[in-house]
Amino acid sequence: MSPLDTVELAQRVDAKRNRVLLLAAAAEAFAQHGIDVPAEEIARRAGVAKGTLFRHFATKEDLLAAVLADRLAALRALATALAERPDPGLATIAELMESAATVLAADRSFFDGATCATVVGGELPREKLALERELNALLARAQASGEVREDIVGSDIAILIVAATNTCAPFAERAPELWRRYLALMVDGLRPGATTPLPVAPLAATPLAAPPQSGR
Amino acid sequence: MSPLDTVELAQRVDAKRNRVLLLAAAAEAFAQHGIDVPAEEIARRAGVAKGTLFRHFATKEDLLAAVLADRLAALRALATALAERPDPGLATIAELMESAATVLAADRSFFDGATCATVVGGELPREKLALERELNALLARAQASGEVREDIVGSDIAILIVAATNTCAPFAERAPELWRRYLALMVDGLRPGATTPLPVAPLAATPLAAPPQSGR
DNA sequence: TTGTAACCTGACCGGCCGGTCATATTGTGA
DNA sequence: TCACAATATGACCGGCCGGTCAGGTTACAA
Repeated sequence: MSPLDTVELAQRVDAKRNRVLLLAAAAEAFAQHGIDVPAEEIARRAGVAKGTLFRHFATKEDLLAAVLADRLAALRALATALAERPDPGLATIAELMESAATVLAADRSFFDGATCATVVGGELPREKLALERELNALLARAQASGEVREDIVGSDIAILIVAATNTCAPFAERAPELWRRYLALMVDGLRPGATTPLPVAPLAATPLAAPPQSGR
Repeated sequence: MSPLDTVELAQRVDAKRNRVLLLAAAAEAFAQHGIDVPAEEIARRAGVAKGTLFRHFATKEDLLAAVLADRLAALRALATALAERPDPGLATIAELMESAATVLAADRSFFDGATCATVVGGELPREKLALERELNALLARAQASGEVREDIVGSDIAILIVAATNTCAPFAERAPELWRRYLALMVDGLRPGATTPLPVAPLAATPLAAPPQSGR
């Protein structure tokens, strides 16, 4: 009914279907081969021509951003579920980190240099922010239990997960679960007591550059 | 005098000089722009033509391996110096990690995906092994002090350093020293006591594929 | 000084890849 | 059923880059 909806509705059914196919194919291809997988390979997997891909996504990076946004949404759902547990403590944080790391370790699109940090476009920035908020909420509850040091924030958790999985990615063949070793070590670093004061401020949330709606 | 030496000596002086210039230029270029810097850019910085580069290094990757081997040698010297301290403890390990991380954070050639992990060639594998041995020695002394948990080895230290610097590299502009935050957190995880048993074996040292001398 | 092999040069090759566009096809409203 | 606009297609373009090579240059031994 609203103008924005009708814009979407104007899409033909085959176009809508191809968009979905492209997203699925891209998710798979990026996960397996990293962001350098040729655009044509993605189109091939989706069963369409390269031109169709660029009709739906102006840029390969736009496509990647859309895929990453989906992935982050899934991780956010995970955080939300854990935040609803009765009494989250360090074990809950560890569980979150382990689950998230399992996802990242199986998805090369999170590896490959800056990737998620640098890529922007579409829903990605919003999704990042939403995930960070969810992590902050969960972390606050865990800290209230006294089992988690007070001087960390949600983005720290995210960075530690990425640190463990990305660093171990090159050894994935020789030791596919190596990241668990360092994740465990980092979790130990999250305990309160015998704590080195953290020397630098955490990464501040990037405010959304261009608010989607003029209101608010 | 020995045959091997004379092979080296057969090099003309200009060739020797160019090799040095190329290594220096490559070190700088890789550090600034990462491993994707064009070979021609490196040659330009060295003041030679691209053909000369490929005369000295069969492959761009060979050149990278040579540069990385030099870097690792420097890090090894650092570890050796610290291992000679009277009573190394956790503080010494932390100092090593901080110094090494400072080097890595300023050198993009360590970032960029697998890099150091995947690249082989020339002296690199030997240098890796030598560094790991040195780290093991230093770590053993630190563990004897009782300030460092017993279940870690030298390669763990190396991986943690890389984890902190590489993960923070994408944010280098916004927060150039962010890696210090996570390094501190990881050092806290190295303390004994209240320790999660590490769930996976550490990365085993890769035995040298082709021993340089047939003897031994 | 001179002959020569080592060395340097930079134009060139081939492959790859993101993105475009003229043309063919197809869904859809009338 | 028809007409048209939305969509799909894939050949093509331009740029980049690692690596090669024929020919010019230079260090060095004699």
